[in-house]
Amino acid sequence: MVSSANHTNGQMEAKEILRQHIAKTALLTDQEFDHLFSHFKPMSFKKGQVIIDEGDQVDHEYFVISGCLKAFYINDEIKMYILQFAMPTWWTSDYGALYNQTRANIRVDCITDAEVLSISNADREKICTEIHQAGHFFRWRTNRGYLASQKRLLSFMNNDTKARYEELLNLYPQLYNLVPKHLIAAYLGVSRETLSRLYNSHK
Amino acid sequence: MVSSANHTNGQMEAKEILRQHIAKTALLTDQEFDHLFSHFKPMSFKKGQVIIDEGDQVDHEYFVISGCLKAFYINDEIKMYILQFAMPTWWTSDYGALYNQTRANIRVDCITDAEVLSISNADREKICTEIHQAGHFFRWRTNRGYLASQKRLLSFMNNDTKARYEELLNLYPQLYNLVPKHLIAAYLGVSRETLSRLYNSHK
DNA sequence: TCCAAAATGTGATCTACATCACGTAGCTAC
DNA sequence: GTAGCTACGTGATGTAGATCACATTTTGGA
Repeated sequence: MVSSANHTNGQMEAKEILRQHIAKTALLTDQEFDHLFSHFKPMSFKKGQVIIDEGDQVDHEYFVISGCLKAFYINDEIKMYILQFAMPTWWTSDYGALYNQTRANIRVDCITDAEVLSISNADREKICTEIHQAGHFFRWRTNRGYLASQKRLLSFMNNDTKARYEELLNLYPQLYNLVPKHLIAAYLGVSRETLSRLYNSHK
Repeated sequence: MVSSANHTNGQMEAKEILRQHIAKTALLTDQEFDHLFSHFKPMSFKKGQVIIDEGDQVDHEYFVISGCLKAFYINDEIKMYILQFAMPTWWTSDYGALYNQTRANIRVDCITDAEVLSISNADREKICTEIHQAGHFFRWRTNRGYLASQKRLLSFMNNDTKARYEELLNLYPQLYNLVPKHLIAAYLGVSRETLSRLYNSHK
C-alpha cells in the first residue's frame, strides 16, 4: 500500500520544504529542527492510492511535499464532498479521528502521485512539549486551518457558485488542469452539470 | 464600554467553570491553574454591547461564562452572517485579526447580558511555553473549533435548511427562546422569511 | 403608559441549481 | 483493436429558497 521514499534527493528536498514552511512562523535552531524532522517519515503514493479510508484507525497527519491529495466525506455511499485539496505545504488528516481517537469518517486519497511527510499524533504532542517554538507553530497551523474553514463557510453563505468557482481558481490556479472537473464541483458543493454549464456559458 | 465584574461570587464561579472546562482535556496542578487564571480578566457586558467592532485592533480572546455572544460578519453593510453563537464554555474572538495582527473584520457582540473571561494573545502564548499542559489544551481547543467549522461546512453542502435548523436546535435547545429568529436565520444562511415558513408549516 | 422600532407572519413572483436523461469523446486494459 | 469505464456536455423539467411587499405583533424606552 505504501512505500518509503528512498531517493536521497527527494528526502533532502522534503526536509528543506518543511524547514522553510515552519521558518515562516517559528524560530527553530538547526538542532531543534533536526530533532523535529527525525519524527517525520517520508512516504510516496501513486495516483489513486488511499491514505485514510472510512473506518480506519488514524494515528498520523500528513504534510504534502508534492502532488495533490483530497480529504473528503461520502454521504450514504453516494455523494462526495471535498473538504480540502491538499497541495504542497498543506497538512491533512482526519483531525476528528486523530484527536478523539475515533474511527475515520473523513477519507484521504491521492489525486496525483504524491510525496508526503507523516508524523504521529503522539510524536507531535511530544515535540510540542520538548520545543516551545514547535508548540507555537502547531497552534498557529491549526488556527490557520480554522480560519480557512471559516472563510470558506462565509463564502458559501455569501457567494453564488460562479463567485466561489473563481475564488477557488484564484487560490489554486494549477487546479484547473490538475484535477477532474467533477472533483472541483464536489469541492464547490454543486452538481457537475451546473459547473459545466457555468464555464461554458460565459466563454 | 466595559465594566469589570466585581461581585466576588461571580468571580469564584467563573474560575471554577474555567477550571472544569480545562480539566476535561489537560491535567494542571492547582498552582499551574492559579498561574494560568491570573492572566484572565473577568468582564461583564450588557445585552447589545459590542466587544469587537469592525476595524478594531484585536488583542484578546474571550471565554464565555454566562450569557450568549455572537461572532458575525457583515457584507456590504447589508447582510449579516453569524459564524458562531458563543454559549458558556465556548471561546470567541476574531482569530484572523488576533493571530495575524490585522484589523477586525469579524465582529462580536452580546445577544444577552454576559460574563466572560478575557486573555490576551501574548499572555496565552506565554502560558503555553510555561505550562506544557496548557499548550496541549489550547492546541486541542483550536482543533475543536476547526472540527466544528468543518462539520458545519459539510452540513451546509449536504443538508437542506430544515435539517440544518433541527441540527442547530438539537445542539443548542436553549437557542430557540434565547435569540431572535432572524439571528437563527443569519446563522443558517437563509432569509428570515424562509425560516419563518419552515417552522410554521409543519406545526 | 404609550409610542416607535424591531421582530415576525404570509402571499406572489422569480431564479439558481438539482435531477434526470441521453449523447460523445477519450483512456486503459487485455 | 475493441470493450468498457470515466469524464464531460447539454436539454428539459422540477423545486427550494430569495426577494419584494405589506400586515401584525412584540418590545423596550422615555
